[in-house]
Parts: sequence; C-alpha cells; structure tokens
Amino acid sequence: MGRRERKKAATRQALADAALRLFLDRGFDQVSVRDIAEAADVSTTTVFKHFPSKEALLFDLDSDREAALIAAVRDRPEGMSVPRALCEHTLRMHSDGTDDPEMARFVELTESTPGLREYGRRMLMRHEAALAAAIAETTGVPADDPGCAALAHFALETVGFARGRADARRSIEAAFALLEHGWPAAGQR
Amino acid sequence: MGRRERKKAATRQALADAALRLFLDRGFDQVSVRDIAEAADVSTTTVFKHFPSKEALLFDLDSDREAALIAAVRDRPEGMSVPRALCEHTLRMHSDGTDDPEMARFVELTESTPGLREYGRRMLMRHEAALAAAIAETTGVPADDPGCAALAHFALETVGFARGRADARRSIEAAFALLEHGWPAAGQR
DNA sequence: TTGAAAAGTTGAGTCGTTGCACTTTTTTAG
DNA sequence: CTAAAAAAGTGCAACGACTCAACTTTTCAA
Repeated sequence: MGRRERKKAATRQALADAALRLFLDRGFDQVSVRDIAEAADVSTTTVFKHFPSKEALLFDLDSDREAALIAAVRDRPEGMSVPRALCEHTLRMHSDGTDDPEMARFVELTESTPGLREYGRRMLMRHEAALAAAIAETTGVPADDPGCAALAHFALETVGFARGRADARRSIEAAFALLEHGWPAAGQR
Repeated sequence: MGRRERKKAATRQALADAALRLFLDRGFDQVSVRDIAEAADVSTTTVFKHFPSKEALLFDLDSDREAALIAAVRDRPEGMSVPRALCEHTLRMHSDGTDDPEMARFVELTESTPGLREYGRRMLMRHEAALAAAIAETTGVPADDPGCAALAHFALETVGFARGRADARRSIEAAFALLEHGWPAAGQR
C-alpha cells in the first residue's frame, strides 16, 4: 500500500473518530459537519469526499454483518428451521448491543435520533437480496422465489419492529413465531 | 367560516396544486420549494407554515386510509382470517393505483424518488398501533399483544416489500401466505 | 526530470428549513 | 364604535447539509 493510500486512510479514520466522539458527547443534531471537519483539521468539502453523508460517518463499520447473517442461515444446526435460526441470530445481535457499555451508548444514540434510525434501517435492508438468495439456496427453490424474499424482508424488518417496543426480546420472539407458524387459526386461540 | 380561514384554505390548495403539477412535470428533486412558492405567489417561508415539509405537499390526502384499514379487519366476512382480509385489502389498494392514469403517474412519482418512498412508508406505519389494536380486539387478546403488533407491522410493511419487485401482486400474496400459514416445514417442500 | 493523471482542497453556491421582525386581520376592553 | 392587544400571515436573512467547478498537491511512468 503506497504512502498516498495510507494518508487517505488516516484522514478517513480521523474523521470517523472525531465524529463518533462529538456525536456521543453532544448528540447527532448538535454537531455540524463543520465541527467534525475542524476537529480533524480538514475542510467540510473533504468530509464528503470520504463519506457520502453525515450519517455515514457513524456507520463506518458495516462489513461482516451480511456475512454473519448468511452464515446464520447456511450453517444452522441440522433440523433447525430457517426462521428459528434467524430468530436466534437476531436475538444474539440484539444482546451484543446491551452488554458493552461503549456499544450501549452507540445504540442509544442511533435509536434516539430519527434520521439515524432510518439510515440504519436502510443499511440493514440492503442485505435483503443476499439473504433471500441464501434462504432460497438452502431450501432448494428458485433464487427469485417471492416467499423467500418475503421471509428475508420480514426477518430484517424485525429489528425495526422491536425498536421502541417495551419488551424488545419478547417482541422479536413473537415476530419470528408468526413467521414460523403463521397466524393461529380461529380455533387455536 | 370566516374570510381569513377561507383565504388560508385557498392558499393551501394553491400550494398543493402547484406542487403536484410541478412534481409530475419535472420530478420531485428537480423542483425546489422556492419554485412552488413562486408558482403560488407566496414566499418560501409561507409554504412551511402550511406544510411541515416538502414531501407533505404531495401527501395532503392521508385521511380515510386508517379508517379503511381498520374496517377491512373489523368488517371482514364471517370465517375469513385476519391475514386474508388484510391481503385482499392491500391488493385492492394496490390496484387502485394502476387503474386511473392520473393516479398511476402519481404512484410512479412516489415510487421512483427515494425520499418520497421513505416518507410514504412512514405515513403508512403511523397506523401500526391502531391496526394492532383492531386486530387484538377482534381476536380477543390483550391490546398490547406482541403477536398482533407483529402482524400489523408486517402487513403494513408488505407494500414496501412489494414495491420495486417484478410481480407486485404475486409478492403481496406470497408475503401474506407467509403471515397466514408460516414458513413451510422441511417436509412440505 | 518531466509531465500528465489522480486525488485533495477550497470557496462559492443550491436547497430544505427555521428564527426574527413586520404587517394584517380578528378579538377584546373602554 | 373605537383603540389596543392578541393572533395569524408573511417575508428577509440565515443556518446546515451537500455539490460544483476550479486550483493545488502528490504520485508515478517515460
């Protein structure tokens, strides 16, 4: 890697670090892009050469998420259903956000700012097609099967559903119970 | 109704009309709020006294939607399941958008602009709580039952899912089939 | 060494949106 | 009925996110 790319990476990292620090300190809306640029000692325009938007400064670590999602489906234990595997994966991701206090503050920031909620949701939904393809593959149906796409969409949407509900874990489980067993018929209630 | 309110209503209508005309003509992003204000012969500030955002200029008619949604659940034929009723209602709403050519252009506009898609989705999702309550009522469970909330959320989310897919009707039906019967067990495939 | 491409930086500008001040209308008090 | 005060409408100027067109610097091959 040449000197140039190293410097570019350093600037990028400095921007992401400064942004995270300022956001956690003052809140997303109380920090302007100018502030971040100044803290990293570059001009505001330069910020947008490295990141497509103000929100993107926070979601710099987006990789691996898709891979973990696909793996949860593909490498699930023998005999476990796809919705069940996705449920457990979602619960696992969710508890990751409440263990580490550093991470907890980050999660709290993203969930309390409407703009960041939307952005996070869109980031997550970009994996819909890949997840649908993985589901189709393990169940042996055509890759564009609408049922697989629907399951993928709803499974990803579940975190958005649980957000803001009183008992998040119970909401996640209820959502996946619906996806796995369907709406209970009139007699079974 | 006094003269003042009449004038206010007239200005509001003029703004909504001018906005719709310009948006259909040039596209949402190619029209600035200043253009709309000028077309209605007011200042840009006045626009935001009547509408909370640029997007709101298009979604002026949002009422009745929630009422129709609730009615579809509450007044469904004897013996019809809740997901089935919601499926038919969703399909009915969807075909409304493709019949009338005027409406078709409107739908095409809202679906082709990312900002408008998000806004429309949020408008729709505001009905989640009311729909969940209606579902809970007809099935005789506590109003805050997470299963009902999940069904409400996913049913509303279905239009967002079908959007942008090749065969929208088939996608809607597949989504509701999943919600009604659940993910088919390994043997049934 | 040189010269052109790639990348970084900048200042000026656009667009959505909001605070502050000003004008007009409606309501209230004398 | 009139004056004052409250309320509502309107516009100018400004802020913050983001883009564009130019300019400067860095890199690297010939």
